[in-house]
Amino acid sequence: MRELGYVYNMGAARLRAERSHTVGVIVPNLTNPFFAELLSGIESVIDAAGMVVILANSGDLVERQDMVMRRMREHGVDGVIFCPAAGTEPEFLEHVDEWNLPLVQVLRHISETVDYAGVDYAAGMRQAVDYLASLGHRKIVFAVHGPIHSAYLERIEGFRDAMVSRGFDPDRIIRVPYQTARIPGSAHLLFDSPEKPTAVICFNDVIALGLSAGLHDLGLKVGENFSLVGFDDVTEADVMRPRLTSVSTAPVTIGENSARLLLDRLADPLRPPRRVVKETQLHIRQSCAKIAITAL
Amino acid sequence: MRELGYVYNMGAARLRAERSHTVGVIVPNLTNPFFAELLSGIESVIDAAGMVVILANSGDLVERQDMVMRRMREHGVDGVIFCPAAGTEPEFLEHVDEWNLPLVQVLRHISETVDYAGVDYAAGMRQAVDYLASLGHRKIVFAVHGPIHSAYLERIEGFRDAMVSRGFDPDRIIRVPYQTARIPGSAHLLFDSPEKPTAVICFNDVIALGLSAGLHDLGLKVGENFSLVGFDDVTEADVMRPRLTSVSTAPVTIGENSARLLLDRLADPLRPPRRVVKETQLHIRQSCAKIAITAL
DNA sequence: CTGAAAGCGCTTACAG
DNA sequence: CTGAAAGCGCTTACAG
Repeated sequence: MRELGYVYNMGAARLRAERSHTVGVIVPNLTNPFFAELLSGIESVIDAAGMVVILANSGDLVERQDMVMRRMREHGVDGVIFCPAAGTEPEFLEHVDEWNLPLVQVLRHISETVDYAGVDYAAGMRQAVDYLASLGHRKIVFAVHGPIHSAYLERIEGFRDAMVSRGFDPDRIIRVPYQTARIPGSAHLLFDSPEKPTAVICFNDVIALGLSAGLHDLGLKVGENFSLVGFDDVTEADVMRPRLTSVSTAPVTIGENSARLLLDRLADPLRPPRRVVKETQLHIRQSCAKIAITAL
Repeated sequence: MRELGYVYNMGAARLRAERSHTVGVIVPNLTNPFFAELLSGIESVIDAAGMVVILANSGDLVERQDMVMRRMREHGVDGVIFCPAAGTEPEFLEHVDEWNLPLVQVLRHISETVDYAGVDYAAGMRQAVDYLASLGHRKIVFAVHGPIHSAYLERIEGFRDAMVSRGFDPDRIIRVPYQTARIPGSAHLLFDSPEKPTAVICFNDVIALGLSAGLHDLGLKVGENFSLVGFDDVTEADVMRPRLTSVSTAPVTIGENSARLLLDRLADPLRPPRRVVKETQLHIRQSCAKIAITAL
């Protein structure tokens, strides 16, 4: 019978059984390879569970996120994995609660009482600062960009804490352009203050790639007379020269974690909320150099 | 009423009206940033049409593709945009035809009689060869990798045609590893033949990034004593040093094209099949050098 | 334990 | 032109 061209009608099944075997995934960005990897992890786990992912892009805009969320509900998704758009109010989650829609937050969080899969960004920053300190650096700047959300604030906080606890100046934070192509041209911002830094930690590897190029253009030699640490440890880190030392955040794994969290939630809607926060790992390659004692 | 928490039940509507407002998208890979951009273009057009995308990853495996296709049908998608997994038989499309499932091919094609949105890969290769020839190069190798499909063969064919028509040796084709991290270590393959090449054209920018690093490791200076052309023109091309000269393939636009093709097909199932083949564009940056006449 | 009937929430064709 | 009824393809609770 199945051989004769019969296809199960999931829509009819859904109507009756109130389950659609469908999971909504909302990301703020699809162009960034980081989210592509995240999505890859989510898709593989959801697929293995016999379900299907409905994808949407919020563009990091709360209004679009509202629209997209409504559409997901119209399609009767069993649950949603979402990376909250910057500026999402905590009240948003109360609505979701009223709707009785299982939800997990991924990468960013706006509530402690809703499942969350993410990364220990603060600890990751500490690893970067500690490593540079071990090489003798103390004038370290943090280069950031983009919208402000929990993952942003955790990184800032981690950087500041680590700097303060070592007695270094925690206020050396610069904002570089969000547009990738304009990052190299902003490298001069590193040297705008009177006390010249010897190292930079980057908010992500996109910035690291850009500043690495920008520093090269300024005649500096990364890994020799200037040090640079990336964040995310993307595939390219191993393929650039000098090889990029970077703090890995394993987006595929985070995606998998978030999908498993949702699956568990669907199996037991009453279980207490959980937070799965992955530890980062520092991948030391070639972009940092020791500072001679005399240079201090 | 809608204010009072009512949500339209798309599943019930679908059951009755035989339309799900749902489009299936099947890609062979999600980790590759190229497909992420493609997806971004598809999602934006489908979303603007009030529909939703159901995403699946075939892993470039025909068996998985079959499974995924069945699941899409179970979910009653109105149509499918798919990048055929390497090795997909043309008969596959006959099945789809029996199922009465509107379909468009993207990036790769296995049939002339089914809508297709892609890139003129052969012409892109010709642009690369012509440009290098204009700089005096004649010993040019083509570095490829990955599974074999229409987009692969068109690039090979374009390279060979362009080389032959100029009287250059068209057989200088090397296969480098598919795994990004192993590409730099394979740069020596460029010099395994007795007649040393002066330039390399890469199948995609992933290879270009890798070989650029590998050539650097071998002590060569890209853009000075060796020339390199990429393919795809990813964002990183502008952010590496030397800046990468690359043939752009605009994945977001191709995604948009494929989505529009499907929308048109849904509006008129009987319209004749169309092929939307985008022209490439050579972005000249810094990775190629002139060859002195004496060097010939 | 098996099988026929009711009903999920829409849309559409049909009667009034 | 309006409104009540039938029916899409399943699942589930219920009768036999």
